[in-house]
Amino acid sequence: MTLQTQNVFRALADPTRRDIVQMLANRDMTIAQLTERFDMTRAAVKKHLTVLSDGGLISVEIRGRERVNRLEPSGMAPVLDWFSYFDQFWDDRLAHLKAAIEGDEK
Amino acid sequence: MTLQTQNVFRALADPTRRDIVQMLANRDMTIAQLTERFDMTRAAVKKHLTVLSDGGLISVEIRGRERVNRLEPSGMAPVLDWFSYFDQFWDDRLAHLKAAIEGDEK
DNA sequence: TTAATATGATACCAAATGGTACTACGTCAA
DNA sequence: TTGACGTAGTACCATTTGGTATCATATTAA
Repeated sequence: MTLQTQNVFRALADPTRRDIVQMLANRDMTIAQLTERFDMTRAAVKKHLTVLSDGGLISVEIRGRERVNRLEPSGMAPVLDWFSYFDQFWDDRLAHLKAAIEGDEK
Repeated sequence: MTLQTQNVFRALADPTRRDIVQMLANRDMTIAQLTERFDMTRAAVKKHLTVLSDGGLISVEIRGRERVNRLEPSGMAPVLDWFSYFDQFWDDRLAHLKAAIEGDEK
């Protein structure tokens, strides 16, 4: 397992961070704008953004004194890759079910 | 966000638990069998199994004095549902996984 | 220049987390 | 019946985590 995979799973484990990800899916936002939406201090939001950045889920564009946070959906790839491990498992289960049904028809 | 969604994300946030999930994808296993594969005590593995159970990712079949842990792939549905929010950002990889897992539900 | 704005960074705290050790209890086999 | 086996449960510990408060720095506007 790569460190990056762990960082992404960890980043998505917190409900506040998942909310941030969904908000950034709609539009880029600064820390101050994000903080308006939550009942916590800007420092707390900043910490969450750091974890999301470590997970490669967001990037930051410096615009004057503002830092615009942008979603990087490609950062979610490690999670989807991990889930793809179960493709064969699910296919096998479905194949067994199919075989059982067909065997029952005879 | 549902409590169940949080429980699944939390369950998958730990690398040991993700390893357990992958092992159980290959075959059902008891706690003792799982513990052989890790460098930690049975009590620690048991705690991880409790978290996985809370997330609906495994079920337990009592067989005599043994407890056989079985993967419940349908428990991953909340995660795939959450990811489907980002359809606009990526291709149909997710749709494929989601169709497979939902087909596995009873 | 000066003051307000937007953010970064650090120290600190309570609670959650991942782990161990130890004990207890039901089940199987001799 | 007795003892080994497989597991559950609890107390306890160190570290991580999510949060606040506070101060520092850079940029914009008057």
